[in-house]
Amino acid sequence: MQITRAAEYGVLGLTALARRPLGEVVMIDTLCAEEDIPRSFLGKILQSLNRAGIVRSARGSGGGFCLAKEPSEISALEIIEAIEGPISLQRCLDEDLGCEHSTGCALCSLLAVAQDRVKDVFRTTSLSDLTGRHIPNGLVRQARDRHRESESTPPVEAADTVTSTWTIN
Amino acid sequence: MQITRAAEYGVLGLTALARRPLGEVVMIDTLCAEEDIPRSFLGKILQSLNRAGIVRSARGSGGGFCLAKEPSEISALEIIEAIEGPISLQRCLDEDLGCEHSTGCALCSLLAVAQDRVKDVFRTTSLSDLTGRHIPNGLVRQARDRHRESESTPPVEAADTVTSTWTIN
DNA sequence: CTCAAACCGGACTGAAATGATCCGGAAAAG
DNA sequence: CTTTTCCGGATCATTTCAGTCCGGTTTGAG
Ligand code: FES
Ligand code: FES
Repeated sequence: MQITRAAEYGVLGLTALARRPLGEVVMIDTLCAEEDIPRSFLGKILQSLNRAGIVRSARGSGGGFCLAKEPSEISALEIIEAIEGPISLQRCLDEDLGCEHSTGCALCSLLAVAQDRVKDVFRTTSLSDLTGRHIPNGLVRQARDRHRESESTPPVEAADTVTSTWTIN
Repeated sequence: MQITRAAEYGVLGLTALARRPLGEVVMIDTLCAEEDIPRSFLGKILQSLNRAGIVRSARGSGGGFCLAKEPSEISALEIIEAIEGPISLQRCLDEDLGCEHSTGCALCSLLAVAQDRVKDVFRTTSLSDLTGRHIPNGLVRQARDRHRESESTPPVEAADTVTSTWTIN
């Protein structure tokens, strides 16, 4: 009943991309450093997102990844399903072969409803909804390190001034 | 992102109990036959449900299980959480230690909303809601077998129609 | 043209969760 | 005292998860 780490990392990695101007190409290493994600794992995940048309990749020197569309055009559902495959709360809801338990199964009906609710939440949340309020620890640490390194440089805007609360209508 | 088989079997087993008058004691074997569930697995699951106060067990000959409350008083959420533990769509929502990613994490907020929706659906569905339209394959097969048998042999007093007359206090 | 930078993608691995079984033990009925 | 039935801990096989590795391919710079 849990989202996988791959999906978690995927969403987080994309917020890092979405924090930049659309089209800016960023290397995996940069994204990993910002979001504290194992590098080779994020590589794999970005491959899936590339195949799904959510990011675009560029090889060779100067290469990396950028978003393929506006963050507001990318739903959390797209992202998660690109990584984990279709969301399904139960094997019987997987759209291929029915279950052995019963023809008009009450359990399946219940789980189908729950599954729809989840997908609704994910579908109606875009990447841009996720980007604003999220300040990854990786970035915070980088800012701190920069500050400690040269006392002359003023610190970046404090992370804890962000106070927005979550609402989904 | 899936419910476990244990939870699935648990709900199904309880619908089998709920199909009977409250307080009727049924053996594991009977439930397994009706719902097509591996016997020793259902045994384990019923232990959890017993500890959670959803069913009551009776040992010794004539023993078995019965519901501890009215089916309308048992929510799907209760059942599932008794078996799987608290529902959580992500480790950061597990109510103990926060996550390493970020203090005001957007992903967690999103998943918290989705999780609430799921729990709402489960909470507002009772066992009696599930019982009505569910006709397990096990029962269907038993009916078919009885019918086929009675074509060749005179009808015998069906053993499984005998209802015990006592209840667990 | 050559080389280094960067992603591609399949094979692989260790660890954990899942699905299920087994068996000795305890309680209740007869 | 014996049978029946559940208890509960140990055990086990399989699958999934989380993550790594490495040779291959593409690209750009010099
Ligand atoms: S049909 Fe498979 S559990 Fe409902
Ligand atoms: S704090 Fe853990 S993913 Fe949000």
